[in-house]
Amino acid sequence: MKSKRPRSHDRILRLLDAQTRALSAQEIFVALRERQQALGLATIYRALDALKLDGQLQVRTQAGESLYSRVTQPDRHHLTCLQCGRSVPLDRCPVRDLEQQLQQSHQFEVFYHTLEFFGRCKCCSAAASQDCAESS
Amino acid sequence: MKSKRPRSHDRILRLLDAQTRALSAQEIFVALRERQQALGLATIYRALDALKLDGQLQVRTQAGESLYSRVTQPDRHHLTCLQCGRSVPLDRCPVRDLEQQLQQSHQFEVFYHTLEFFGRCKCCSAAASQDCAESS
DNA sequence: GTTATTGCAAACAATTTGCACCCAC
DNA sequence: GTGGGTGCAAATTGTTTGCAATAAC
Repeated sequence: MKSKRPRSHDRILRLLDAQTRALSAQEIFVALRERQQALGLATIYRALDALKLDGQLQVRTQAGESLYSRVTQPDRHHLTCLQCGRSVPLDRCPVRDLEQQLQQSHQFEVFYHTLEFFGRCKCCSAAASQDCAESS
Repeated sequence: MKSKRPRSHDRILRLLDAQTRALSAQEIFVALRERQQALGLATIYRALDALKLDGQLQVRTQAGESLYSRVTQPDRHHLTCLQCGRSVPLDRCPVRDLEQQLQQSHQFEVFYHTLEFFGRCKCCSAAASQDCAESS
């Protein structure tokens, strides 16, 4: 048996598998088109929604748009500067243990979690942010 | 000296201070109008943005809209069901300590953090979600 | 042939922006 | 009167929906 899922699901999952960072729906749209696997935006949103419901994708919201990544490649946690918007990924996840407990205590099947710290980076704290207001 | 900040900031901060949960911009709009302190939506968004940058408000994104609350009343963390959308607040914050370390190690001034767990609640896991697809 | 999937375009909703007005200093 | 703060309406942007065309079985 090959795949039972719709073509859109396959294309998106394969694309995200090859990714090291989370992508927005629009980025997925462009990336698929470049791969000669173009899908309509509506289809992409529908597929993302289904895959998310299915626990296969995780979502993080940044600057008004949703970023999707595979649950098998847990998105790292970030320190996000409210001023310049730059975000630094962390390497260690401090809540993996807690996640276990929660599954028990709340009888809640945890697919993934998000953890993000917001504040001001060294650069923005020091200066008035001039020299750091651009990069992502 | 009374207040140096614009009227909008005061009204919004006072409103949020009296709140036990995070509000969306639209909810703030309605609530202020009921208090005879109406502000235009644009003004509200501008004020929220400034207060956020200032580290006085924290933001959590849920179902496509931003929810704002005061940093002095830390928003609790949640277990959010991807299927029915219902979210259960947790009582304990497991990363307060980590936050301290990060401030040191990354020289990053942390204003607040968000932590959220996504998955499927008992109800939705059991049934096909019929009897639980409504409440928030 | 019937059903699920897709694309397009229109609809939506949250948020942002342009600009004129207004109020405080 | 000058400048920040505000409101309104228009514009933008991410996302969703209706529906007809298409592909899968």
